[in-house]
Amino acid sequence: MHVKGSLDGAGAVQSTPSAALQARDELTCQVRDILNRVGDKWSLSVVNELGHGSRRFNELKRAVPGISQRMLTVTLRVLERDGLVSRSVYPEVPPRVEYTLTPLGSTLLERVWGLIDWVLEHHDDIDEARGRHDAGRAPASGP
Amino acid sequence: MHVKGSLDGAGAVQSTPSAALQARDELTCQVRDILNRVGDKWSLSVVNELGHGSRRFNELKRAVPGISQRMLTVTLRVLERDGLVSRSVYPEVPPRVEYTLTPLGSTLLERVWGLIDWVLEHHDDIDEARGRHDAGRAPASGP
DNA sequence: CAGTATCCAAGGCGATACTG
DNA sequence: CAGTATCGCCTTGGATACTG
Repeated sequence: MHVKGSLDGAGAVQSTPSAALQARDELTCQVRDILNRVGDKWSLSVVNELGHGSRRFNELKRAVPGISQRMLTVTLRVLERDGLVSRSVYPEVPPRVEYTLTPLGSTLLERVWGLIDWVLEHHDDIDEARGRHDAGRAPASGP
Repeated sequence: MHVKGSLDGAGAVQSTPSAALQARDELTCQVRDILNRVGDKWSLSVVNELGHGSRRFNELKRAVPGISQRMLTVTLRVLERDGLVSRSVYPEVPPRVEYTLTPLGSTLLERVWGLIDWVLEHHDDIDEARGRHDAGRAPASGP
């Protein structure tokens, strides 16, 4: 079910214009909120890795090259807070902690794949556009 | 066409493992790059507004409450560089500049709507999860 | 009208060191 | 193993002033 115009309140309730505007702003914030969650430097890599099954802390650290211990912790805490990832502690020694994608997290990952498909289909176009722009707007047919 | 495992190189070429890892990292970067583009503070609002037709600079500024002149300029320049938005200058006085979503930008907006739908469907779940987390992990049935 | 230039504050993130 | 704590750089973005 698509709700194409919803971001600016088209098709929304017919109360005062300011109420419609406020609803738009709220929705915009929610959407941007989620986009930032999934668009920040590490969440996507972590969620994607967890998309293949449960992982321990250091497994994730190895699977996501370049991530710092601090950022892995922070990223996992945020994902856990939002209910996208669950954390299970097994009180053994040495301690074992497993992170797992929740059903909610899986549904989000599904949607993100839609964007991944788009990137695969169009990142050539973007590269080309950037090249043209950076080269001083030379048209495609130019010298 | 979905390519679910592609972010970590599953189903990719069977060269050296390091080559597969490198390809994974590259794809991850590209995807995160696009997600950041669309997930930053203002791009989504601007793109969505342009989804309804061409707009002039100050029309956009009014249509996106709270955006500063600087950030509108920066956002539009980045979107233009990526070929998602086109800029047309009409050398009149007073000067007139129109911004329009390109076909490429429209296809991206389509995919973003997929995420918007997800947000509409699940932001209650996220709010609930946050509430539980912030309240000290009280279970759903507990007092 | 449609920008550009400059300054400044807040937050993101990496590096490093320490702990149960 | 699985973190927490602290420091400090760098980027992001708002406010303000100036321009063609």
